[in-house]
This record gives sequence, structure tokens and C-alpha cells, in this order.
Amino acid sequence: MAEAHHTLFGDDGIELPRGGPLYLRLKRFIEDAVSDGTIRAGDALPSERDLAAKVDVSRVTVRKAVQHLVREGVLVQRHGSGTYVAPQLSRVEQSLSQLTSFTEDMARRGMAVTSTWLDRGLYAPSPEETVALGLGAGEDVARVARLRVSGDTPLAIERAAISAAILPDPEAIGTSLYAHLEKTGNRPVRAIQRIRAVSLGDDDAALLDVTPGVASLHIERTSYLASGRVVEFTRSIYRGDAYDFVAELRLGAGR
Amino acid sequence: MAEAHHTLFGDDGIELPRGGPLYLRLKRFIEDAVSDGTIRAGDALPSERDLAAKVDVSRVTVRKAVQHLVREGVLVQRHGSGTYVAPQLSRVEQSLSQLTSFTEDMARRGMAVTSTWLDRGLYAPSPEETVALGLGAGEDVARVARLRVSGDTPLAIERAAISAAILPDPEAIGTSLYAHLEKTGNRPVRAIQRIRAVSLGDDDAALLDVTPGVASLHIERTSYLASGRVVEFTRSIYRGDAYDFVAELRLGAGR
DNA sequence: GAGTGGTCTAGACCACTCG
DNA sequence: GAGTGGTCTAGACCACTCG
Repeated sequence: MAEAHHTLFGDDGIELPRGGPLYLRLKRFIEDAVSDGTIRAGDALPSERDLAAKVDVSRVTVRKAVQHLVREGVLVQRHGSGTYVAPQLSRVEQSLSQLTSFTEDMARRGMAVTSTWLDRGLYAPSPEETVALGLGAGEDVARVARLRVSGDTPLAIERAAISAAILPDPEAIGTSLYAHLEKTGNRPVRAIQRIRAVSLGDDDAALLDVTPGVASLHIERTSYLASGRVVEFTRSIYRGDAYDFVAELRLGAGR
Repeated sequence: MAEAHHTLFGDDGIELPRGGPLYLRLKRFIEDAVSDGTIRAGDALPSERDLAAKVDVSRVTVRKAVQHLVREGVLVQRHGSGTYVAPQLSRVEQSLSQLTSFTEDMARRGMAVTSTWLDRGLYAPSPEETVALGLGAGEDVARVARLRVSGDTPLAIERAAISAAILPDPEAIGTSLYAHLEKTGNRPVRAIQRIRAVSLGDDDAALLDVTPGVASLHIERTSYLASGRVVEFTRSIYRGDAYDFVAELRLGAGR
């Protein structure tokens, strides 16, 4: 990574902003250095031990300040290597009113996209899947889980559940679930999406290559055939630092 | 808060699940106790010192496990009081395809809603506001910031920016910004919303009465008149544990 | 092998709550 | 005033990276 030729952390007398606990004052100090350009994307910070010595606080306090900033996406830490100002991720924009192909979407933006299968098979359904898909007694569910990656950056986890009656052989899917559904005459025409912000748990954080606890978008999508029958129930997890969702709305009654 | 009559933390020999760092094993232990009903919403956990003694780890390690769970919304901590299993917040559903009144929305759900003014006045615009609102040189901007509260629970922060030409007297707004705009013939008919997941900073976390770093939804809305002119540029911050946004979509090209 | 972040300890003091 | 979470220290060892 880039050298740190800034004088900010160079001289020994660092003066923290006043007010509040030490770790917040140090956090503000680093935040300010990033936002006024004293240190820039990719720059290395001094090591935690050096910072602790220079600011004259314990390493625990340095870590507390730094980890707050890591969670907020300002810094990144790499085990064994160092702490760096986070690179400006170009955010992916995705429409919430019209569903387009993930792969096509990314290609249009000139980004190479790959998918890794996390899971693909037939299972006994969970109670939630039974309800969401309207499964009959003894009916199995096909689960299809993928990790979406652009370049080196994992962007999202997608876990789809489909009635085994509609998708009896999950292994038969090529790259596109929807293309496969189309072939069998089960292409959905409408979907309801439910969106919320969630702190990433440890397992999903590991898959998405981010610190546990960072903000992510969870989207539950239920897709319907023209007949009104549910085709697909999908839960996706998007990295908060990589996605913007865009929705257009028509204004209704008074506010 | 409710008494903790569970035997789980009662006897002295607690066995943690194996594998990984101590704080993650303790975290999993507590997580399991919550999800299998051994401790329930509102129940108190043993104090950090008691837990540390019982599990035979340091208090720092207990705190690390607990704070992970606080960020994920499983536990809540109250300074001077204790650590509790988080109550099931009933989530507010809000449509992303049709904007309805916050106040009416909540009333329909039988929830008492209040708004606190955080800011209301005329300012020199920021560069971002100038661009978003298409302001001319020397034109001022009206800023209107509110905290939305339901009962005791803060739900959202709304910060709106409107050209001073359209809203020359921000103090004149009653409870409804849109009603006021309507009166002056400036009611928007269309809006674009941009949604992302963000870790809450310390100031916003304090306003929303949650731990800094929890996941929140940030929504930027730009509203337009029928003429295409921008009326309003609003940034809102919603508590991740209190909101679900719902969007309906029509499926487009292949996936 | 030197340096870095990741985990963990034992202890201290402060700010806040609650009966 | 007893008990609780919130902050902070000085120190240790481990796991990982990098030239």
C-alpha cells in the first residue's frame, strides 16, 4: 500500500480534539485527517502501537477508535499488514422498481462478475419456507445459494428457495436462475421486496470479506407467477458499502 | 425489568461451545440461550462481572461478546442498570413505491407519534445542496430537521433542504411539510429515493437512542414538481431495528 | 524474523441507576 | 450506598504478512 508521507502523525506531539472519552477524541482526530485530505484513500496509518505511543494512550484505546472507523467504512485493517484509509468503493446502483439481471447489470458497468455456488440441492423445507412458498405436506424445497463477486470484491449473498415441484433439479441451473425458470414456463412477473438494515453476523461477514458488525442490507423477495402462485422466496445480503438501491415513487396522500 | 429465573447461568460450571476465540464462543452461548428460549425478551443477564466469574474469562472478553450481540440487536445494555434480552420491536413497514404521510401511517397502526424539531432555519447552502436543488448564486436554503418518535422510541431523523425561494419562512410549517408546500402550490408529484445501509455515527446514534455502530438505513430523497423542478432534497436516517421498507417490482429482462 | 493486527488478562476508576 | 455498565491502563501471547 501507499507510503504515509504525511507530517500529521510524524511529529511526536499530537493534540486531540477536546471533549468526551479518549477513544472518541482520537476517532474524531483520525476522521478529520481523512476528511481534510491529510491522509488519503490507500494511505497507511501508523501501527496501533506507534499511534498509542504518539498519542500517549493505551493500545486498547487506539483499537477502540480504529474499530469504530472500520465499522463506519472509513478505515480497513489487514491482519499482519496494517491499517489503511479505505479505498473509495464505487457503489453499485440497483433499481427497486424493476428487476434486471445482476450479470447484465454489472457487464453494462464494465465490471467482471462471477458467482460462486454456496449451496444447491433439495431439502426438507423450514417452517418459514413452507409458509412463504405455500408448500404442501411432504413437498421438498430446492435451495440455491450464491456468492456474487465483482473482481476481487464479494458484493452479495443470495439464497433462493423454490418449490421442488417447480425446480426438481437445482443442479440443472446454468448461470441464470430466471432463465432456467423461463425454460420451464415458471418465470415470475411480479415480486414483493422487503428491505432492512442489519448488522452482519460473523459467518456472513466472513463470506463478504468484511468486519463482523458492519451494516448490510437484507432483502427478502417473494416472486409470483401471473397466476398469483409463489415461485421463489429469496433472501439476499448486500454489503452496505457497495450498494445503493434506487426507488422512484409517486406521491400519494398528504404528508 | 423481569427477573432472571433461568438455571442456565445459575450453576457455576458453564460449558461454552468449542471452536474459535473465547468471545465468539461466549457470544454463541448467549445467542443459543436466547434463540432456544432459555432467556427471553426483557430478561436480565447476569452482570458482566458475574458472567466473567462464572465463565472464567475476563470482563473485557464478556464485554466483547455482549457488545457484538448489542450491535446485532439481540441484547440491550442500560448504563447503571444491566444487560437485557432485547424486546421484540414491532417493525414499521413503509412503502417504497408510494409515499404516504408518516403521521397518518403511524396513526393507522395505532401508534402515537410525535416530532421534535432539531433545526429549522435559512442557511447558506452546502455545495451538495446547491447541486441537488439547482440553486442559483447567492440563493439561500431552508433546512428543516426533525426527530420522529413513536411513544418512547425514536424512529428516524429527517433532514430536508428546500430552496428559500420555495420555502422562505421555515418557521411557518405546522406539523406537515408537504401540507405547507401544497398551500404554496409546490407539492411534489414524483421522487427518487436512494437507499443504503450505514453504521450509525455517534451523534445520530445518540439522537436515536441506540448504540453507536448499529446498522441504519439512510435514504436520500429528491422530490420533483410536475414541471420537473426539484422541490426538496431530504436525507433520512431510520433505525435498522425498527423499519422494513417494502417495494413491489415488475420483472424486466432476463436474469 | 521483524512488524502488524487479533485476543486476552487483572485491575482501576468513573458515571449512572435503583431501592 | 451497593451494583451496574463505560472507559482506560500495561502487559502478554498468538496468527498473519512481507521483504
